[in-house]
Amino acid sequence: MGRYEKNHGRAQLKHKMKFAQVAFPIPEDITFTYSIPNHFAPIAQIGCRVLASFGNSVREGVIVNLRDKPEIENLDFKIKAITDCLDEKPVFTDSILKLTSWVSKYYLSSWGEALKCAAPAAIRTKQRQTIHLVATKDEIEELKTRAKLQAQILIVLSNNGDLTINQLAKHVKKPSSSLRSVLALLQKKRLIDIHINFRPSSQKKYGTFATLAKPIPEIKKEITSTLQRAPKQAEILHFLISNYNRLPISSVELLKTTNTSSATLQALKKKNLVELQSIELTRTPWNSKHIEKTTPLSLNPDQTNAVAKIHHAIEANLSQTFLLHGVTGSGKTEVYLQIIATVLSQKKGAIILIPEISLTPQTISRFVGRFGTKIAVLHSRLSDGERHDQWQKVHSGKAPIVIGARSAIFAPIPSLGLIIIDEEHETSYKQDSSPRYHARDVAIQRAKLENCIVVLGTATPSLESFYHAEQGKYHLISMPSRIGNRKMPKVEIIDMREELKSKNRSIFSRSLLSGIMERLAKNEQTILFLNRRGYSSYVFCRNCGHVEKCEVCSVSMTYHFSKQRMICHHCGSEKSAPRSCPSCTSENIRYFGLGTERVEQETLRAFPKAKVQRMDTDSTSQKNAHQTILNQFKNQEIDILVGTQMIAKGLDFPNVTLVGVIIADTALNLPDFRASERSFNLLTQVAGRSGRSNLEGEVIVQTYMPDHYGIQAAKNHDYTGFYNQEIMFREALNYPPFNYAATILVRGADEEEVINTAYNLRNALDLIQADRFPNVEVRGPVAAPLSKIKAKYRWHLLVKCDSSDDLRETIHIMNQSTRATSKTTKIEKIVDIDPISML
DNA sequence: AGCACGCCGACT
DNA sequence: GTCGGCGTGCTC
Repeated sequence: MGRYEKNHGRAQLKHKMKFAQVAFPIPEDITFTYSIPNHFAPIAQIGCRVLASFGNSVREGVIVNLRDKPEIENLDFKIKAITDCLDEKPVFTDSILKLTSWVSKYYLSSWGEALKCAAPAAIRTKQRQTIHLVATKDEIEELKTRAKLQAQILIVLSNNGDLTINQLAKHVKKPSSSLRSVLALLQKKRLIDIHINFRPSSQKKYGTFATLAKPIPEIKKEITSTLQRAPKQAEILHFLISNYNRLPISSVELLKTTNTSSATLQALKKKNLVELQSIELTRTPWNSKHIEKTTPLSLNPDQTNAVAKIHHAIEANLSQTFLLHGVTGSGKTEVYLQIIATVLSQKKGAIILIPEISLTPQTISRFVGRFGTKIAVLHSRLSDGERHDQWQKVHSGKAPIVIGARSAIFAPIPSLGLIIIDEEHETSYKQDSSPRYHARDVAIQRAKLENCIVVLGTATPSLESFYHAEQGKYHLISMPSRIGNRKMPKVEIIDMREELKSKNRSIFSRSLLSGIMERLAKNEQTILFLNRRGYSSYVFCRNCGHVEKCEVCSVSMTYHFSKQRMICHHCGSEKSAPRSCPSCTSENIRYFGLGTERVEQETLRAFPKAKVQRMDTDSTSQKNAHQTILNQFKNQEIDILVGTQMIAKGLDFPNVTLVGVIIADTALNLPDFRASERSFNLLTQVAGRSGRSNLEGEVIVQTYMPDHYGIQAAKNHDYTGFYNQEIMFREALNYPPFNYAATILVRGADEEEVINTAYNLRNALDLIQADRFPNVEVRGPVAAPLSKIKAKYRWHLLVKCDSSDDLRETIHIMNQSTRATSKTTKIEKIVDIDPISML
């Protein structure tokens, strides 16, 4: 008896039902328990994506935990089984699961949402609904008289078989959105079925590759005998023979270089001289043909020191954060390249984050030139197919180096040794939708989890990072000199008030004019920078004071000359440019404030013979415009480049010897505690575009606030001076990095409801503060500086605290206690931990 | 997030 | 009398 029972028991144990806890991308941070059918048991591991019936649809989620029995004993619901397991091998590694879990807790989102961020869209499945006819002919006939659309849909289905909603919409000539309710009705009446199919959002790509089907001597014999009168075929064979060591060769390349057609190749296949095979391709988002291989450059003493320090930390397997503070042109990239090489030699991988705006082919080629196929690139402009392939390349371990924008911080590198955050201070590292994470802070967390090195590189460290370095939390490495001992450009500050006094009403100061003139004479190039697009930033009636404002946003509209229209830079809405005041019909209406379009025009007027090009989002909307302009500039087909932020960062053109900042104080007066920091950063970055070769550089900064410490520090290339001044203000006003902050934005179409909700949140916070967290300080609510965007009013609160945990706990409790109130009234509540913008 | 359930106004 | 608007609450 015992024996049988024992065996039976063992067998049961082996096939014992397993349960999975699944996280879905929903706002609530909870997991759901599903049973795992036996046939999925071997592959349904932690980190696999699964499909499971959730609510009333089948949705994609991630297994975050396995257990032998459901967590809860007294179930008041039936546990469902997983519908499908999408991965044979988990796509989320243990460390990515831990990291995303941390992200969800720190930024108060759900685990599912954080996981969704970590997996690029291209490896996710796409849902496709197909509509299947169930109704009989009689039922359709019966409907014809009273429900025409319903009958029409059923008839279309009976004629065409199963269709997707979009296909159906085309047949009945209605927008697919309008069909949803009708289809739901038909489904309810059981006249149709709606099937949900899942398919991967991108397919594998295959290419044809050719090899020789016979040994070379035999082929050669063939060429001289049977192929005498088939020169094209012989040519292909010759090519294959001379490239024997890299066979199989892509048929595309083969046909292109031999200038033959596929028919010729097919003929060779028929004669059994060439063998064609289909091989899975990895789509490469860069053109490797134009990338030159580079070798490590010799380093200057600063660089040597930086590499040595980081190298040592890597060798010693430490987990440390370095702040690499190197002035513009100090050669940070070469340092990156050499420490990546160190990590590679340790059989480990690296992630390099670069701001989206700087992820240009030039940047990528610098890394590809050194490390070739070991690199994968991940950013938003990849096609689905490219992203899929790049991600697989990382996941499979074929690419130990990842270059990418913010979300690449979640790249599944099997053994991570190094994370580099280039331009650490850049605001684009903060995601502006949930989870609102900062890639730099996620990187530091990831480094803790995976015991690796973080290098934050920048010419203008964020106040937080430099403070942490001062406090000893990060290791500071300075590179105060430019490579080749080039001088920092000379910066001249021009007080535009003085220009006015001297009756100069032009947008150019006399210095800037003569500076440009000099460069034109010497055939050197000039960059003119202004951080605002368009022609005039506002239109004002001198008679009644009316300002043209956007109807759905609280901002004045910008006049765009090329379109001859007024455009709102926040919502993109347009209207015609007024000739007379829309309010009082007076013709005394004036266009004020300037943007890049105006600068371009004034430049052309002042220098009619110069080749001037403007570069901003308006002039680079076409697909390759960005690249084309930069190439022209590089080839010196452009004398003067006028542009916004876009030209402030990372560009490296040796012939640029003058940078003119048209107005430096546009961002200086914004109601944001980081306004000075941002202006200083921007000025320093722009100034860094000048004098990057042996030619000495000059920068002319025009301003109405010449005495502002941000501008003065930029003039003297004095980061420390700026930091010391700014950090004092932060401390006095108790702003980060001296404590932790969060903003809560309340947004909605009804201003009164927005205000009410905001005050309710304040009350809730006050209660929690009084009850548990005396160290929490709540400010507001007040109308946000941008008080209305896209017809939604915006009010916000600021919460500060000396403890990050207490701050987040306070808001977490507030979220729970006020959940109902905010969801009822279409009022959105957006919590931003460690906000970077207060607008 | 989606999606259904449920309760109140304008209509064949 | 019903259709359908949106507020409310749940999803293993």
